[in-house]
Amino acid sequence: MTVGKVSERTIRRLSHYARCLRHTRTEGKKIVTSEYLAKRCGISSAGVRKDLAVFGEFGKQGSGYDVQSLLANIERILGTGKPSHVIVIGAGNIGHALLESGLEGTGGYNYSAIFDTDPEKQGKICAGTVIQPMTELREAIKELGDVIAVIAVSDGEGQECVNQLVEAGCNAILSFVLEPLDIPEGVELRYIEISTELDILSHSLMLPGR
Amino acid sequence: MTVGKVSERTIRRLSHYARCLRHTRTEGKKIVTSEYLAKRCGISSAGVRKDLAVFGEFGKQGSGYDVQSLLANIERILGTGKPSHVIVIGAGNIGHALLESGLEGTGGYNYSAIFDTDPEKQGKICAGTVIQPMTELREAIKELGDVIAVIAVSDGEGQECVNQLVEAGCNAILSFVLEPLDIPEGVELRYIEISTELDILSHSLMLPGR
DNA sequence: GCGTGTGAACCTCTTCACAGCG
DNA sequence: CGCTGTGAAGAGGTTCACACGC
Repeated sequence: MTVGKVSERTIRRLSHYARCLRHTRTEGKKIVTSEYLAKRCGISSAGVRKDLAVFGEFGKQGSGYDVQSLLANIERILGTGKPSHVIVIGAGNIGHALLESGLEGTGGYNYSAIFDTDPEKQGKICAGTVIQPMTELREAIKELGDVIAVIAVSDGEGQECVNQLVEAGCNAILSFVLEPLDIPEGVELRYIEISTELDILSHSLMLPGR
Repeated sequence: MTVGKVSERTIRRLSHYARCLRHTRTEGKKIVTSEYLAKRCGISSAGVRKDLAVFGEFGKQGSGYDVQSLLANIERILGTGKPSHVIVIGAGNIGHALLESGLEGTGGYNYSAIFDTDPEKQGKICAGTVIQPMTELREAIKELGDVIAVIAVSDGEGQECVNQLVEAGCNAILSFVLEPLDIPEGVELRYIEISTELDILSHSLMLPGR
């Protein structure tokens, strides 16, 4: 076990293991092997063991990993398990769909609030939640504690939106906006890039032999 | 220049360069350097040059890359530029939001059709497009040619949905469904995993010094 | 015997540094 | 002189193979 800096890839796979373990738990299975997790997550068993070994020794030699306790450990590492707040900025199509879809079975996330710059929308209800003006951001974050913000605003509004979030004390952002966004040190920003995923798929259709 | 098998990471970055170049073009800029693309895409200039060198020599030494011709080359490599058809399976929240959002400025993609298993929804209009029954899949794909399918169906319906897509001749799928999906050789499948992105952000909030 | 945890080999990707061309 | 294209060095991640504990 060597807790230095951990790669994003390892963390991403931990998320997959967690998802798999939650599903396995519902099947009543109590113990799993690294081989089992590997098959279901599409990697090698050695990879699974290496990922887990970074954080500790969670397995029992000869048998495998206890589903419940391994899941608890992974959730502790990811900071999930306990309910966590996700807020949405932008009550357009995507924002609305996210709130409607919810975050069931994800490790305790919940959409806790939604904001929009458009005064027309403010005060209206979106999926059972009142759409708040951006001026309420700071207060909401103070109340909720650590939050992850998902931004789903129009192209061109991304940077201003990020600025307000950072200003209000948010330091984890997931963006559906594709503009390159500037963030200060210490703030984490990730993108959901549907068009890039399409490009990768498109390229695969170009390959020889089709 | 060495066209062997190209890594997904390189293709993903080509997608970023293309997006950046489209934006640059609208600013009237005709020539860019690897350093310029690097800054805007958050990598090193050597990385940019290496990525491009895989496919040819697109630059002019001493000046840089011609925006229009580099973009054309990248779009040719990705198979974008010419209009391409994207179909959506599942007219729920996400499917609806995707169609409403459209795919403007992405390299020529268009949502060309939407399907749903629910007879209640079939025949209704979603963002200006008639919701079709799954039985129309084969015919639609035959008509459209190569398509990329985005699946946004309920949990538990993913595999059946994929089966029908593959059966109908689709071999590029982007899934919002998180179940592990089985696909035959030759079919490309990718996932959009919002909850995993949240997990990665959540983990970053756990790191020391916050 | 079985499956974990782990050093070592292997492979891939990134960064460096510079020759060479415009 | 400036910037590309590229071999060489370096860093990082994955696979292999096996000792060890249950």
